[in-house]
Amino acid sequence: MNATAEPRKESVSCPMDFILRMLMGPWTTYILYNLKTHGSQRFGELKRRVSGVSAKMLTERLRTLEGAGLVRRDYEATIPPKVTYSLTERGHELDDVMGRLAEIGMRWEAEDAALRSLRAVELKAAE
Amino acid sequence: MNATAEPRKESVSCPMDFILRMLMGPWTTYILYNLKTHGSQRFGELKRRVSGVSAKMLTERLRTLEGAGLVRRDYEATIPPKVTYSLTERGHELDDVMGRLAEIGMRWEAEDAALRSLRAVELKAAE
DNA sequence: ACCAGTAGGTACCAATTCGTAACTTAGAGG
DNA sequence: CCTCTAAGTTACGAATTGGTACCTACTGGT
Repeated sequence: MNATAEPRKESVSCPMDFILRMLMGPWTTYILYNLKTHGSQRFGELKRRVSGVSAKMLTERLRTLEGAGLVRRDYEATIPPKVTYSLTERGHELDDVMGRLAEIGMRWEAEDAALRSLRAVELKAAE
Repeated sequence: MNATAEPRKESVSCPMDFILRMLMGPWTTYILYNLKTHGSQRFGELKRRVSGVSAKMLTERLRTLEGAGLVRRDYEATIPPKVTYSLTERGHELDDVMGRLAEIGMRWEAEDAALRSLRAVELKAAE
C-alpha cells in the first residue's frame, strides 16, 4: 500500500485489490460457481447457465480469467468448433475462500432479514 | 450487473456476489485495510492515507460500508465537525477471509514473477 | 435454398461511473 | 471583516462499460 501521491491506476500494490478486482468483475462469481459445481463446460452451455450474460461479456471474462490462470480453455478445431472451459488448479485454490465468503454473505443476509422483520413487528406493536 | 430487465435478481442471488460487490468497490479494500491497521480515524486522516481518493468517492464508499454494517460512523457536531470512522464487529468478521485473500494474491504474484523471469532466462539462453 | 447452432469478433450507442470544481455551516485566528 | 478548517454536498462533464446488432466460417436439417 504505497503512500505517496501517485496516479494509483497501475501502481497496483494491494494484492487483495488485484484478486478482488478479478473475482468481482461483472459475472465472474457466477462463472466460477458454475465451473466449480458443474465442472468442465462448453461455451454455449456456460452461457445458458449464467443466464443473462451476453456472449461478449462471457468471452471477455473468460479470457481475463484464463489470463490470470484461473480457467483453462481447450480449443478443438473440429468443424463446429468445440471450446471447453474448466477451472485450473489455481482456480480451485479459491474454493475455500469463496466458500467462507458465501457463508458470511448468507449469514449476514439472514441476520439482516431477522432485524428487518423484528423492526416490522415493533412498528406494528407501536400503532 | 445491470439495467435491462433481468430475470436473474432473485432467482440465483449468489451471496458471494453481494459481498464481493461490496468489498471490491473502487477504494474499498484500501479503506478497510486502513481502518483495520490504523484503527478508528477521522475523515481527513483516512483521506490522506488512502491517497488519491476524492472526497466524494470516500464519502460514498464509507456510506455504503456503513449501510452494510461494516463501518461505524461517529459524528460530533462540534464546530469544525468531527467525524470518526471505525470497523464494526461485522467488519472484523472479514479479517480472516481478507487475510487469506491477501496471502493467495501475494503467492500468485510471486509465482507469476518467478515464471516470467524463468521465461526471460530461457529466452536469453535460446539466443 | 434457408435456417439454426458453434465460438466468437467488431462497431456503435446508451448508461453508468468517477473526478473536478464550487458551494455549505459555523467558529477560531489574524 | 476576511479567511481558514472539517466534512461533506451538488452540478457538470469526460471516460469507461456493457448491451445490441451484425459479421465470420462451416455443417446438418428440412
